[in-house]
Amino acid sequence: MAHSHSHEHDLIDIRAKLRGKDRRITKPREEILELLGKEEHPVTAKTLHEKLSKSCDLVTVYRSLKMLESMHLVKRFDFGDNTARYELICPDDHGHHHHLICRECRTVVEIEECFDSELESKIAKKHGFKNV
Amino acid sequence: MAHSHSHEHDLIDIRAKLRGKDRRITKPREEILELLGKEEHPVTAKTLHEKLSKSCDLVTVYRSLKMLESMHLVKRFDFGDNTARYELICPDDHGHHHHLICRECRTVVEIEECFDSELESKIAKKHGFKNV
DNA sequence: CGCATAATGAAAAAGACTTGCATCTGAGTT
DNA sequence: AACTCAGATGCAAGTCTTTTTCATTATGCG
Repeated sequence: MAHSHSHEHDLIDIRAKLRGKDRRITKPREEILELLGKEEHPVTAKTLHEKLSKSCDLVTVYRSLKMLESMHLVKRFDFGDNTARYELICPDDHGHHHHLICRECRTVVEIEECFDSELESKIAKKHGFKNV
Repeated sequence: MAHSHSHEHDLIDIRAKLRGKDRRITKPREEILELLGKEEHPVTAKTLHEKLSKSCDLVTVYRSLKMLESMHLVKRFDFGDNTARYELICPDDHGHHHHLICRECRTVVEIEECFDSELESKIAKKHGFKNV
């Protein structure tokens, strides 16, 4: 199955990336990555911890997410409710995508359309940012 | 002076809007609006409170900002540091604009360019959102 | 296997924001 | 100008998310 194959491949990539930066592959981290891979939308540390059926401390979830974010393996979102949400970065989505969040109920809709990347580069260059 | 004139005009509008919804114009609110009007970038409640030279309680700043947001007089931003930032909504900016935030130092750059509003409408329509 | 160092858990702390409640005040009414 | 009352405020305490400290455990290289 193409999907599970690419998924495996992703995990191998992730392991390599972690090892390259002196980061260890621990059970909590594996489970977090696996769970994130199944999520449709960005999830909070708390939700993740609950789904992990408490196999590790909530603090570890926070620490792992932060670390994974710094490794650019995970992306952090703020939806306006004072709670960070995280999403796995897939190498095969074209770098990024956008969300629409309902102001009332915080429902999330993922957008396949992409803002003009030319505009993004232009803005980045103009202000001295690297376009990541 | 054109600038101060439009500023005055804004304040009159704001007063009318508040009165219309049974909201009172109090000293803390006046000061908050005045300060917000001078800010270049979105500011936190805490920063605002410090600049207010403690003329009111921090709680009042939180409550005021929340209220002003619900009245669409102020816009809330999340820059990824678990702290809400607020900006005065000016009737003369064309509805909205965007920010670039440095991931390291949280420096903010305001963008004059605007994402294609046609794309925005398209997305909104497709997902059943009203394009506000 | 052994060791250096990264990761974890538990508890406590830090920080942003909210809530309860008594008191005060804006602003419409008389 | 005084009256009235709903809305606003201050203070204290509470909630919730995230971070820090530190002692303990465990990964992964040699």
